Amino acid sequence: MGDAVDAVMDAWRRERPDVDIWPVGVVGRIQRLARLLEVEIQGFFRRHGLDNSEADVLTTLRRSGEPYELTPGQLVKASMVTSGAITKRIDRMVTKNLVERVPDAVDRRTVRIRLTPHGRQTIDDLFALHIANETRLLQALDRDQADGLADALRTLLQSLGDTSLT
Amino acid sequence: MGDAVDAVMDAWRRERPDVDIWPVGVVGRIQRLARLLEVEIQGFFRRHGLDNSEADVLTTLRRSGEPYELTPGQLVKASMVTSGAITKRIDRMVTKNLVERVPDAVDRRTVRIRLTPHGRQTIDDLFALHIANETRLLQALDRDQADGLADALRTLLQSLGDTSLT
DNA sequence: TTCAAATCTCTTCTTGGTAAGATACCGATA
DNA sequence: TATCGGTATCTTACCAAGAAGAGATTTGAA
Repeated sequence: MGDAVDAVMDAWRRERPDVDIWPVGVVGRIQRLARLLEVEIQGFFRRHGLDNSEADVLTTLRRSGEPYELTPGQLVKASMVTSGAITKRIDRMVTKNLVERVPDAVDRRTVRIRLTPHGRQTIDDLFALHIANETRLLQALDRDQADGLADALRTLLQSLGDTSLT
Repeated sequence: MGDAVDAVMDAWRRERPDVDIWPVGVVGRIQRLARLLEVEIQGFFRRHGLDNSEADVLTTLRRSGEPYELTPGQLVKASMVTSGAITKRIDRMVTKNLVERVPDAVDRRTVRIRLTPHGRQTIDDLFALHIANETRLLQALDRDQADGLADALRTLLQSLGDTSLT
């Protein structure tokens, strides 16, 4: 028994035997997995009063280290969404007291987005649980399989130029 | 040098050495790859006058075989979006003459969504090019690596219950 | 001084989710 | 056979989020 993508590939082999559809086995699975994982992870954060977009900003700020502040531009690069989307995320998170806007002393075009104590507390409380949840989602792989998978995915990401967050 | 996810993992090891963040190496990469691939594939279809959501419906109908029609409910299951979203996709595609709504003779609750000749022509013209584009995106992997990657992803999908489109 | 580039924000548009609604089918019961 | 309640299926109305692109301000260099 295969997965949903095997069914898709079987259908294509029947309908378009002239085309070798092997890439679907990789691209289709990455897309379906991303969707399923997102739903699961979203559910996790929802149960703790956050959503994915907020968790994304909180984790990015937190792992940047003291003093837990980045510019909107840096958040854009880390998040893969547009600058307008980041502005709105920050607006929402300011009203929830998760982050604050701090004027930059040097360059008045920029703002620094800083974790509030409440934001810091929130993500620090949740982080280990979040990783445990991801571990659960990957249960089906042993450590070697996971490492091999990560290596192949890294190769792909590098080939597509995804080498830096800055 | 590594990829963007390696940078994320290094940051976490510095900030939260108490947590083993190995799952990030898999989950984070799947998410970033899905995003990058989606942008690329979207660009491909845009250049040919379609978008991803339309291509999704067209390919699903096409690979279902003669007479190239499915119910909205079947499209929902194949697409991983909600029924409301499918209704709107179909509305848009009807105005573009890509599909048509055909009443079901047996069950009047359902509608059959059928490829128009123009829709059939469109996807048949584009399919081989689309696969060639995906092949290009996976250039960095040789065939054995791609097979191994697909196997690991299948294992994950199956463990998450993604075994059927119906 | 002046002008191009950088940076963030704002406005508009598109898309999808959610939840309720409308219609049709089905099965049990009298 | 007729009807009633439950279920299935699609559509609609409203809302939230992001994309696209213009706009405002500031910087920096010729």
